[in-house]
Amino acid sequence: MARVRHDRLDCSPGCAVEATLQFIDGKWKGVILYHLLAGTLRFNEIRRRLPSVTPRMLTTQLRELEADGFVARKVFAEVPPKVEYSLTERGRTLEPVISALKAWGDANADLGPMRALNDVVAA
Amino acid sequence: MARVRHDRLDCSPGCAVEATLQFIDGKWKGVILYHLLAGTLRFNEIRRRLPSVTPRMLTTQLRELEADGFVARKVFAEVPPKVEYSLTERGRTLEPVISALKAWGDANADLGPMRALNDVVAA
DNA sequence: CCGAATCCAGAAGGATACTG
DNA sequence: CAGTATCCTTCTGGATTCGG
Repeated sequence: MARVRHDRLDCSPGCAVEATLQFIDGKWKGVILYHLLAGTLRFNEIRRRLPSVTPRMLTTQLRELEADGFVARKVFAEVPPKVEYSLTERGRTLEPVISALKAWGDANADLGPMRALNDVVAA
Repeated sequence: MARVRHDRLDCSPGCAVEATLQFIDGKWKGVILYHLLAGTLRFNEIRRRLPSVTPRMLTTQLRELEADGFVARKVFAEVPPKVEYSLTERGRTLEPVISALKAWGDANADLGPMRALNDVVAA
């Protein structure tokens, strides 16, 4: 998790806002949750959706999401190994939050895809 | 801003989620935005609502919010000095996001107010 | 009253290489 | 395939002090 985990009870009532942020903060948490909303994914399937994430970072982020009870990790005793990640009940309660974040990002695409498009056009 | 500002165009389409998070991330941004949704506030009025924020941090967070176009800063040429902070048009577009964060935090009050209440009861 | 300036510890995040 | 292990860089955020 970003910063120190769950140690801020000193704000109120806006505290709830920060409390929620504590969970989805972390460089890749938001995107991971977003992709898992679409369904169960394996480790490398998530990796493919996050082009520049390192295995180390992906592991830590997933472990934190697991520790917070948002993500379930299922290991299959097979060769080659297989691990599936999916949202828990609790994880799914974040859907409105992720949706709101996604919606705003799309509506205010003053960076990202739009910028990239302009660059291409300008080139 | 938290982390490196606005330099991640390498995820998609979940990118929008992270893009939004970039703006509201930062230790106090969420709460500040939340309180400003209720109306214009002066520097020390915000401070009073964030018991443990240092002036330095409050300043930097406000400056970033200002740079991102969410907050307007109005200086009055008076003695003693007076500075008012309010949301811009753009800042108000974040309302659904903040509301979603607040709603989840309230509904999942497994930390914060609820914990405090339990402690009191148990004592 | 509203900051700015300086200094600093610690955490988050990245590169790279290796393993059951 | 799904991670570990190690090392290292960066940046946030806090303490403190001073100024208009």
